[in-house]
Amino acid sequence: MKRYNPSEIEAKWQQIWEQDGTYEADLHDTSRPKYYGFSMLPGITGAGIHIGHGRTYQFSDIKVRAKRQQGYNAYHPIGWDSFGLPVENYAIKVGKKPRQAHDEAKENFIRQLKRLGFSFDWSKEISTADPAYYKWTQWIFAKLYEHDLAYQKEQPQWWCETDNTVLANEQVEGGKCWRCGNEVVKRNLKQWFFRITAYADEMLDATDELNWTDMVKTMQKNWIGRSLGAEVEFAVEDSEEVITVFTTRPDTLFGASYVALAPENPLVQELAVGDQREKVETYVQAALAKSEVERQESKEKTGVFTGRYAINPVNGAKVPIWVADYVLGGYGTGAVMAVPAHDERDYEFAKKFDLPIIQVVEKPENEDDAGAYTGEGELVNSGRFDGRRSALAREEIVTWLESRNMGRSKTTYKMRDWLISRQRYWGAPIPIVHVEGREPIAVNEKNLPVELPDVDDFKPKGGNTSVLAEIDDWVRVWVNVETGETVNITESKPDGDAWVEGQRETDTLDGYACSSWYFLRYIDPFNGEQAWDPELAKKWMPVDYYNGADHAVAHLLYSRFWMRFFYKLGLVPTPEPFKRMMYNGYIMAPDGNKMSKSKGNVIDPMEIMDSGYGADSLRVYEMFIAPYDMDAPWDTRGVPGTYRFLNRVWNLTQEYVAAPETGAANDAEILKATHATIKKVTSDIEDEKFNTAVAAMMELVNTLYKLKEAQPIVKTEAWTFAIESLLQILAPFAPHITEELWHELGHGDTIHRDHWPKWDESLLVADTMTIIVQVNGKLRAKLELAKDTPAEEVEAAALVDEKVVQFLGDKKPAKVIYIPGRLVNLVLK
RNA sequence: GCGCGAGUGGCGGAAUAGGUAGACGCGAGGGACUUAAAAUCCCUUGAAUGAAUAAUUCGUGCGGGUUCGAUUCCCGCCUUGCGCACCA
Repeated sequence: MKRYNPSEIEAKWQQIWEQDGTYEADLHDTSRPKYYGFSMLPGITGAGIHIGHGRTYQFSDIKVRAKRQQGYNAYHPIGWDSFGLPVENYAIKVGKKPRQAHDEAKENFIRQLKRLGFSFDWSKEISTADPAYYKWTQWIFAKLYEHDLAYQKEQPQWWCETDNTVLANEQVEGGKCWRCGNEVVKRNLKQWFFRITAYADEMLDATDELNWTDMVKTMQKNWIGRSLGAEVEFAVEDSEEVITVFTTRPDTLFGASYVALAPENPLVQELAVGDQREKVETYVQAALAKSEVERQESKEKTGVFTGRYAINPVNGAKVPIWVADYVLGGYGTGAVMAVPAHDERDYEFAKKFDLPIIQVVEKPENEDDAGAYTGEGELVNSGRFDGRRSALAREEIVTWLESRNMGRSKTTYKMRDWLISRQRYWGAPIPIVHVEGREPIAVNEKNLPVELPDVDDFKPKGGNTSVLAEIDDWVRVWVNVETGETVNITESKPDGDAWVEGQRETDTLDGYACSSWYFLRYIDPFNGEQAWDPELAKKWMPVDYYNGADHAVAHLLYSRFWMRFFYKLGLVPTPEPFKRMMYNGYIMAPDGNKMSKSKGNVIDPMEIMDSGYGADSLRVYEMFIAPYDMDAPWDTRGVPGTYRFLNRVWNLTQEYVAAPETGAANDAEILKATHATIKKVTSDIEDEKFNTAVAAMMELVNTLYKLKEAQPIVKTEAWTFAIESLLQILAPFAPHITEELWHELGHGDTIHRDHWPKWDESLLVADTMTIIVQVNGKLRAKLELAKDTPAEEVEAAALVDEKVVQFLGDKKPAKVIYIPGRLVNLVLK
């Protein structure tokens, strides 16, 4: 009997699959339903993949493999997130140019991914740093600019002094840079933005409908952070100035006892007067000098009175104007009306600085008196609004303000526009030419891509520009101010008044921009005429299944935003890119921590595979270890377990191959177990319950072993069906061993296309039922009865059961509960 | 602080329209085969009492509640993971 030797058969089949194009999808084939699934494209940073990454790609691999076997035109693409900070930093670390560093590291990635046996369509591989790809990233930029969704703005931006670049809000995590983890600072810079806030409402409203991991949906919603409220204008006493505040509680307006401005608010400088002026300036200086992290670390309220007063529009009350750093410059209007009685922060502030606390909403009686009451209730001390419910009064007060032009309802978002320019070399150049005295000019499509020039020293110098600014020949360019066409400055100037000398934008696009549309390029990867063919998009979009373990906010928001934009242009058939998006859990190191190279606790999949277990055992264990979305610690002893399981499958099949052609076998039981397992595994894969799918297959194998002990294997139809079905449902998990055994059974084609077993529901219906008999809710007996036994007979049978009688004694049950087909509960008083 | 999860044997985890708790695997113990070991196969394995593979009791983070019956539903806590965090 042949022994299971993974390293031999895995290498063999990987080579054959590649030769035969087993996993290549015909993107133009319309004869079958499509299935489009993949995991987030890998970013290459040199370390190679660890056990957790491998698992991430396996989820989509299994989903797509199953569909491919079920007859779908299934596409599992692969590509590289090649542009951006991570790759550039990696290049700096290894002392090579980014493209070279990337390409070399990529070889290692490819070797690892291939070794794991993923069913990627390698013939359609893409890279975001390929000019044929970023040409279209630039084209999208130009389209956004044309539709006023890309713009330049000067304002204080997050800046990382380690990575020498600005960062988007989404890339600042707790005041620290997403790449290097160092604290970020603010720099005042003119930067490019995408107007993602224009889609805030649409995206928020659509989020609930998405069939995504709930956690990710929640994170998206929180990030967008919609607040319904109002803007209210407070006139400044003895001044023309007006302070506009944003509030979600206009119903508490009568309780406003001061107005607070953020230190960044420009009005602060104008309002501070007299002997307060110096104090205010000192305070503002100190606040602005502090890093954002420092400002947030201490919740202790600080502030300074400006010496000026504002007028509450509802009652004409004179309230002091303060400067306080708990008011954020970048949110709302940078000014708030403070209602200490009904806002915890205002309450703390008022307590500290001894400002009035005016209650305007009745508290419920059981509410304890300390602190601010932030709930709803009847209004008091609120003039003509007294007695109204706070929730209703919100609208009424806003209406009242609107009629006097002193306020209006307003929706505010936490999400800001997406900052996409980077002062770094390794990215797609922003396709813009600047000409003195004109709006920025988008480079004409026919001159795209604006290629990233090769430079010797690409490392950032810390200034406000990328190193591209130093390449004079590249920056200076002839541009047609009407068409956006460009000609290299070293050529002679074209004829015509529209041609002038301009200067290229020297910032590059954030890597996130490049990865915000790759799922569309996958479906038309070699198109030289357009970014993708809208007809193909109609066929392939949306993505049926998308998996990731990172980028729960930024990447997904950006992709959704762009997709909605493309939808409006008629380039894609749906506004949402990902029909189903799942966020898988992490595999933790055996020490319970996240795997990381610095901790030295990384498990290398290659080592496990090369130690003789092979890819299939590793793959099966990766699925078996834990449910999809839960973190689980790696246990090195798990792989031998799944290896044993695959060995049992191997040996069982070998026995079948050697078995006699004729004879008797326990066919009915074999068929029943097999059909039940097919059903279970098929639906488990559909529901992404891969761990229980593996368990079900193990159970089937255990059952078949028991059956063959009782009666040796014969090549009956039942045994043939059992063995072939087992291999087919196991194939997405363990593609190599199943392919090998499939061929050993005499099949000439691959198991991985168009082979999925069907189950017969009628075989699964039992003709008897097991009735659980409980006495006072505790299991006391089991009855095996005919399926359609009437209720009275079931109850009667329960009452005379030997064990039940023991428990009942001479008492009669006070109550008998019968759940048809399941259980009888006899209740004693 | 707020939001979203999760807490079940020695370990990873099964099972929730409320109805046999602990599937499957790891680990552990025992046995078969073998000169021996590995591999393989078979059996046992939640805890307590018990000679028992007789029986009973306890048992799904803690405290209550609803119910004939709660791992599942409700209320109040504790622990822990992730995200956000002075967002007015």
